Amino acid sequence: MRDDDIATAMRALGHPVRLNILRILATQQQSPCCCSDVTVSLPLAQSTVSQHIKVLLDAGLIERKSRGTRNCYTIRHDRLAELGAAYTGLLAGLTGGPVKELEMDPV
Amino acid sequence: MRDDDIATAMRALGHPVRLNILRILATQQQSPCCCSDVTVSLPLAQSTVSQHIKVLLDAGLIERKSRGTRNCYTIRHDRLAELGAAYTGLLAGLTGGPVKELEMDPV
DNA sequence: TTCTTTAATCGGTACATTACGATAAAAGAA
DNA sequence: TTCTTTTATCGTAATGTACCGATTAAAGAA
Repeated sequence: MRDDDIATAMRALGHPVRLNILRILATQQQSPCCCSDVTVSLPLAQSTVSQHIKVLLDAGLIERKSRGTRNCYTIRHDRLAELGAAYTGLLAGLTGGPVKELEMDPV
Repeated sequence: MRDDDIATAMRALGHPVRLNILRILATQQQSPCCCSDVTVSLPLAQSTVSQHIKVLLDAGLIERKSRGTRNCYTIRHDRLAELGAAYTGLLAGLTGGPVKELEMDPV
């Protein structure tokens, strides 16, 4: 996972509403969960929720499946696990100490 | 760890430059590492680096120690580990399914 | 004291994010 | 066909972020 991808995913998780959206998607895992299902659980406008969903989508943390007239979203556990592994790797590099080969991604 | 704190920490890690700053701090763990030490390793102005450091500081991911005329920064591994635990807890809640009862530790 | 070093902060610019209501497009029902 | 539902997107305003150069304040050296 490149630094840019880690940063993008971290930023996607860097808003309380989006953490809650993930939790809402998780609770309705049996039945397909669409944007309106998420919206009724949050004190936000539909357009705002849709925007937050897009951030999670662009970060690759959730997946969209068109089902009839609605779009259903599911959590991408594989990507969340990947991010966890990347974070663990980051920590390992930081605790390592003396010499750590750091390759700077082009900023 | 509250959602707001998780989000703040995630956002602090949500920029490639700040990931590199953590790595730079880690490589110079023996000798105290100050702002100028970080700046020479990055293609950014001192004021910009200072700003990024402040974000990490406000998120509680690094610590400042005034040493003479310079401010030395060290990684707060405890807080990084806390964030990792919070992330693990988040994942557990998401994979759980219907209703997730979080935290059950009798203190 | 004055001079230098270090780093936070200020002022400014450009762009991104978050929120909203309103609109448009797509799919199913009538 | 028309009507409804659903949701992405548009337009907009307020706020936040990222970067810079310039300035200020603090500490040490001369």
